[in-house]
Amino acid sequence: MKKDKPKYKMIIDAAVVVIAENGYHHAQVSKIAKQAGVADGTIYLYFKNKEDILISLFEEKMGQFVQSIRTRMSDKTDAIDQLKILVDSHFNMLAEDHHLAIVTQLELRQSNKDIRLRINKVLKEYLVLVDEVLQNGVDNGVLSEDLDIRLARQMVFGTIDEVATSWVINDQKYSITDLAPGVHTLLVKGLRK
Amino acid sequence: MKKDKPKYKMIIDAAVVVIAENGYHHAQVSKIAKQAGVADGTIYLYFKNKEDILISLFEEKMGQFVQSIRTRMSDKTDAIDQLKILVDSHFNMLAEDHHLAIVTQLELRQSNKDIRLRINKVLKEYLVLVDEVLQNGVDNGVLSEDLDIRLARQMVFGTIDEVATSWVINDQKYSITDLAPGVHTLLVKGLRK
Amino acid sequence: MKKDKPKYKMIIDAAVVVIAENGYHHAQVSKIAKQAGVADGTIYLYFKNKEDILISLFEEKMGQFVQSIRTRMSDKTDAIDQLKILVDSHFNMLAEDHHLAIVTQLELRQSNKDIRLRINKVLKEYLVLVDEVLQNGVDNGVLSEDLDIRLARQMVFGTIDEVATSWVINDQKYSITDLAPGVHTLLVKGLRK
Amino acid sequence: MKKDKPKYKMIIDAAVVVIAENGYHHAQVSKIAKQAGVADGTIYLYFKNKEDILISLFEEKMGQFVQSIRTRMSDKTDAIDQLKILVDSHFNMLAEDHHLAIVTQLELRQSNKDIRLRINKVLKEYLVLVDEVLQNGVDNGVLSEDLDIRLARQMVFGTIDEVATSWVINDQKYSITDLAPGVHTLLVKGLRK
DNA sequence: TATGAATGAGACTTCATTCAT
DNA sequence: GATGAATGAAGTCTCATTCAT
Repeated sequence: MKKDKPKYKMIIDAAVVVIAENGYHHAQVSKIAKQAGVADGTIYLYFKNKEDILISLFEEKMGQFVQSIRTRMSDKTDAIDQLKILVDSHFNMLAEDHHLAIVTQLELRQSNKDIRLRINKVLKEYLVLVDEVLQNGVDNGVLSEDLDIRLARQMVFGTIDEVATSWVINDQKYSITDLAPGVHTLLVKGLRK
Repeated sequence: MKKDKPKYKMIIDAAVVVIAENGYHHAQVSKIAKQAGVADGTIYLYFKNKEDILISLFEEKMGQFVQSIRTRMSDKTDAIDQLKILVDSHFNMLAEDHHLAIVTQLELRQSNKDIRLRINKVLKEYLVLVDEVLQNGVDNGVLSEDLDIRLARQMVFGTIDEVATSWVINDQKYSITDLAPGVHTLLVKGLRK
Repeated sequence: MKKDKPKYKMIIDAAVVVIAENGYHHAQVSKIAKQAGVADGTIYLYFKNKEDILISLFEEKMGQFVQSIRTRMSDKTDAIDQLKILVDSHFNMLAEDHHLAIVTQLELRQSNKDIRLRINKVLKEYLVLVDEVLQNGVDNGVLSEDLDIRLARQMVFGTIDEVATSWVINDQKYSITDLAPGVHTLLVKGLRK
Repeated sequence: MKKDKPKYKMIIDAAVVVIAENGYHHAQVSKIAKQAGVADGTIYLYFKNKEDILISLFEEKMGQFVQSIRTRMSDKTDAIDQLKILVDSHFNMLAEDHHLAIVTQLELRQSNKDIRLRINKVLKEYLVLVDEVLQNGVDNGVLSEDLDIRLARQMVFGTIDEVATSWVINDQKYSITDLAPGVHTLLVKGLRK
């Protein structure tokens, strides 16, 4: 499996750094290769093309992110608590890797429609997780019984994403993790019974 | 004033159509010129360069949008009512021009940093408007007195934007204007005292 | 006759100023028109095309220059004296119109081969004049009887032109007219019997 | 070192041919690439941009020219002899490569100010060499003790350059090398004590 | 596996010239 | 005669991808 070879991860990590530091449109394959310490051609032994690097990057980073949230949620049954873990985890992930934060919140959004559609597929897992939490809340009578799950999920994700993007645009000047309680409170108030 | 000449608007409208139909990266100046029914060179009598078309497009469309919301809000004093107008107007604007919806929600976000910075300046006016509404609500005791205006604004804008983007990504299959009441209710519940 | 109409001369003078101040490659027809105080299209009522402006410019300025030297030479019979007038006049002409000096010594030389060939035709009158002076000197025994007139003319013109060009390149910092006696002495020594 | 790779020289030689045959303004990069037998993009592996080709062309050809004159002069101490080598070498170089003669005497002079400034830097080495020869002549009492070195150098260079340019304009119809003795004699007579 | 030199398609912009008014 | 808005051809350079070594 190519994904397990060390160079696969090296190239993805190099891509994160190069995109974060140079911006999406100046992240040439040759720069990523140089950062990864391999030849340009080597990239193509591990990735089909440049798009494939970006999509893999997102899959790799986002995939493990959803997994880790699920794990941390596993001992909570209350939707409110689960939502807290969700917000905390999301902000923590961004705070832990500033380069990745820039890449996911700003740079990757400049990619073309095709890539964004593929990225959205990965994102879907995250949105499904949000839906599950919300449905759980409704089922257990914690959240409004007449909650429109889809709208509610768009509020949850839209809010978290907008808070995150603003934080990155403002050069990550303040602590985003400190904002988690406030965001959680605000969301819960809107969703609660 | 160039902005008042008919060709200025013709070119901007042509740009909206071409970008929506071909995607940002395949919207060549020559295509825009053809769509507008003018020669390539004519574009440059009205715009400094290609970037200038995109920025002007956003300024032209978004600028009048903020103005029109302010006008429609003018006889409302209640923040809840004002928020209703905001959500309604935002969704209406997108629903009225499907091409424009694609351009603002998807395509223009692929532009480079310079353009996005200029676009953000225009967007700022919108965010200031949201802040004013929220502050008004707090001052008049309609909204939570301990509301964090910045977070609240990010929830309002993040939610509206996410709902809009999802609608566009799903090919505008359903009526976005029908979602306005639900979104408004959800937001107000989270913000209210 | 178009050449006698005031706008004809206005456009040529405007061209000299615009080329001197902006450089040959940035001297657009529209700039020349603006400087001349006429519309772009008006240029084409007096000149066939842009090349025609440049060639006419040279003809106009250089033609009257050769005439004026001939006039001033008319009472001299000695080739040495005539050469003195030639050098003096040439340098004086350049010193009197700094814009014209830049145009003839630097900018017009960037024109393409076709224009330069046409310019050379005008220049030929000047070279014929030099030839006449030299031939006169040889005939009257003032200059070497075995002088190769063509080579001698190339030395005379080449030297004067190089001195002039160096002066312009050095921003006309020093007085070029002060150099006339030295140049004359140097040339005469090489040519004299 | 890029300059030592075969393609570097191939591209420069191709540029000489293309510029000589098509003229400066019709020497597109694609033509040069085709003549050199490489892809357009390959040009940019060896040169920063089109200007860089032209400047490198001049540096490469002119640089080695000054070196070769210095070498050939090394066993001469008499300024008169040195001047003979200078004139001979200069004309020989032009006679040996008709394409290069066209490029240096006519086409490269159409380049814009930036390129000409860079070219002049290379030319300066040549002028310094002339100055050294002249100063040597004055110091050793061979040339006039009151010689204005700058004027004298301008005469030497201006004459050689004008003879060369005339020869190229006249389609190199006659032998320029045959003119060397006459030019040398003429110059020396003007400079000698 | 790994390399990296070579490829070549594709688009923005300028500006001389025209022509309807 | 005079205007000036409109035209449209044409060329440099980038960078993802390949393939001989």
